[in-house]
Amino acid sequence: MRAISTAEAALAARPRAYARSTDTRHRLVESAIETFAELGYEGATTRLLAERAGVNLPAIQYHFGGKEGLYRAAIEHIAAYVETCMAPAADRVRAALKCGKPPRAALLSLLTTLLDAFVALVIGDAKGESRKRLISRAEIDNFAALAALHESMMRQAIGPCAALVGRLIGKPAEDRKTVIRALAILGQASIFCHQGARRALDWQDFSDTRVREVQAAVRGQTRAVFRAGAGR
Amino acid sequence: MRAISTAEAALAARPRAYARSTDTRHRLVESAIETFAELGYEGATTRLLAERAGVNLPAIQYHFGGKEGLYRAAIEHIAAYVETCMAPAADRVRAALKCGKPPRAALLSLLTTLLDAFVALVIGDAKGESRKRLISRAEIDNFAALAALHESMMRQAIGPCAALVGRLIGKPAEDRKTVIRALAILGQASIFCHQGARRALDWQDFSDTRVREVQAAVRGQTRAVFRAGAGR
DNA sequence: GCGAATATCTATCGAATGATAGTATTTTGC
DNA sequence: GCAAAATACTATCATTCGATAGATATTCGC
Repeated sequence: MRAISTAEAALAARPRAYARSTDTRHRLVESAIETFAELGYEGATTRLLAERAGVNLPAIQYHFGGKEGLYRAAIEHIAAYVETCMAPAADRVRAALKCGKPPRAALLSLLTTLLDAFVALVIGDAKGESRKRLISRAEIDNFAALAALHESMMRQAIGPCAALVGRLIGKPAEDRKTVIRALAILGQASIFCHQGARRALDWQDFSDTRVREVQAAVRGQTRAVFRAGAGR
Repeated sequence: MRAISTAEAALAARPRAYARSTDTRHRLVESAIETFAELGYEGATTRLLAERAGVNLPAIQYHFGGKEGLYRAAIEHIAAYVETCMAPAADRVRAALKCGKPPRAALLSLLTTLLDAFVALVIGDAKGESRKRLISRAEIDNFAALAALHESMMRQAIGPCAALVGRLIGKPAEDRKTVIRALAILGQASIFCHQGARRALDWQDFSDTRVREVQAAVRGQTRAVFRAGAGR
């Protein structure tokens, strides 16, 4: 959709050792996540981004090579967040599947654990409200900058989920049918980051108890899907 | 997010009887759907919108009161499309639930029919590619203009689905748990309109056979969920 | 502490955007 | 066909955007 800025190389070469500098960059990225999430890429003006971060306008140019560089940094920050949230569950899945064939109950347990983490990620805490909205945007706008985020989601959510579903239905993890069903399973959770879902529930935000309610529903339905080795 | 334009009233009062006028408006709306879907609200410039429609720049101002009016018209066009796609299935659900208590098998049949329509809508034909992308955007940007679309989705998809799920699990359609589970069921389908899902499947577009594959998977899993009156 | 490297700030540029003024053209009622 | 309403077009405005120039202040190696 957008070309990669040529300022990228210049930025990568820039030394970034000073303490004050990292603080400025951090504040800029943190507030950029919220502003981009709220207003979108075009809607978030550099002036607003600078103002909300408490820095001056040229700081964006100086530290990130421009608006797109800041956006990229924000996306990468979120990708790291995704890794943090999903890694424990995803790693456990990988470890369990690497050696031997876990029993069906163990596979289901791993899957529900993974789904719990995924639910918490996509509908999670109020602090992550902006993050998940940016993730949603990332699913639509296909900026080059979003590649990192897509990759994280793939490696930590879709991949492990497909691996488990493949074992449960007796097909390779890469099989088309396996991937489709894994996506459908994850979709149960991902729909809750949409506005429409909140409107339907009349939920303005997601408290901890609400997250747990959704987790329980998704868990229950997923267990039902794979109960008798069936689901068609 | 954005205030309602004051040009709206002036536009509503404008006479629009001439034949050529309706043609211009139609071309403008049709191409605006694609352009807004591709570039977002801010990204789609009025010049590009006019050029792609083969009209001149002030036509947007003249016919729709401005850029936002055109956006609103595009959204309403899609809302009508949603109604067209979902109404047959949704109406059948309403009719069946109005009088008496259909047997479990009938409820499941209605639900899978509704889901088939929903899958076709959100991942549907290449012609509707832009439409569904705009729907996705609508789920994130909460423009006032999107109220019409939200309402259509609620009335034709979420509402009927919740009504069926309520009957299947023996709770009121408005019950929180019912709505959560209905959303999770629909989520199985809605995830496929995201870029991440396509990337995972390595699908650039959705052919008819692919749509049917997804429909079959969603149908199968949904039947499994409600098979034994279970799912927790 | 000195001086070079690094970071911040004020002021401003050129380009692009949405909108409009004013005029020409087309369409419809009669 | 003709007048009047409705629509389309050309040229342009005021604003806002992202980016930069150039000067100043800060930081850290030594």
